[in-house]
Amino acid sequence: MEQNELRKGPWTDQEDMILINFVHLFGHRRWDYIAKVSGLNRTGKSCRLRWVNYLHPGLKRGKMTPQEERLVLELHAKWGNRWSRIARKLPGRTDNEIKNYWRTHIRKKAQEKKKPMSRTGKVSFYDTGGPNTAASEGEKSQEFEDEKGYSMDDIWKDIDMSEEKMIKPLTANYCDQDCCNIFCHSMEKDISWDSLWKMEEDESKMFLPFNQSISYFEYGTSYLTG
DNA sequence: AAGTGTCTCAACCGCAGCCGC
DNA sequence: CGCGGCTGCGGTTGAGACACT
Repeated sequence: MEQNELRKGPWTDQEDMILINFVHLFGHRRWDYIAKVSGLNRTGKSCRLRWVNYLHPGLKRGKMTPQEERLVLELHAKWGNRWSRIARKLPGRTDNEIKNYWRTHIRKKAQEKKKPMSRTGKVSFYDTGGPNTAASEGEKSQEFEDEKGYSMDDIWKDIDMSEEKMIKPLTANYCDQDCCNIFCHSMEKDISWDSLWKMEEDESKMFLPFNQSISYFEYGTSYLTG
């Protein structure tokens, strides 16, 4: 009877399914409520994190593209460790993902880059927390453009194009990966996420009994289990 | 093949800001 | 206006995967 004991650690497939279902019903802004009514014994924070970083259907998976990497570099130079803000400029990427990416890939590059720089006494902005401590922004941007021959205009063009490509066939892309059948089905039927979130308004009417929720999700289990 | 080191990424924690009462 | 609850953000951790010896 330890029902009140909060669960921690990795999420199970079943928990994922339950969470998706409840987010579907109540929207993605009422985490505490979802945590309570879902019976997951997780905190609202935990539910939100799981959704945002893993279950959200718009998420891209896999390696960062060179364009994304450049954008991360440029935005980090501009904003510092404002990961969520940076993430908003990279559709399908989460703040957590970018944060991790920065720590691993970029830091690694920084170390490599640092070696020759240490001889010149120049400080790499990779090592900084961003604009406050880094070299002047102009210098950094110039550094990128000189080094890569790739301007921010080019980057934004790429992003615009990739967004166009990405957003429209998103369902297809997403379905190619081990993705959520349910949401793909929803999207195929032109149900946008905005409209799903608006379902919140009718939440009280739409509350499904738990058993019904599960059976609904048996339909789309494969994407979660792989 | 086994042991060890390194890397990756999901998840947790603490804090700050926002909002309703 | 102050308080309490909730959400979101950034930093950190740790388990599992992978690479190397």
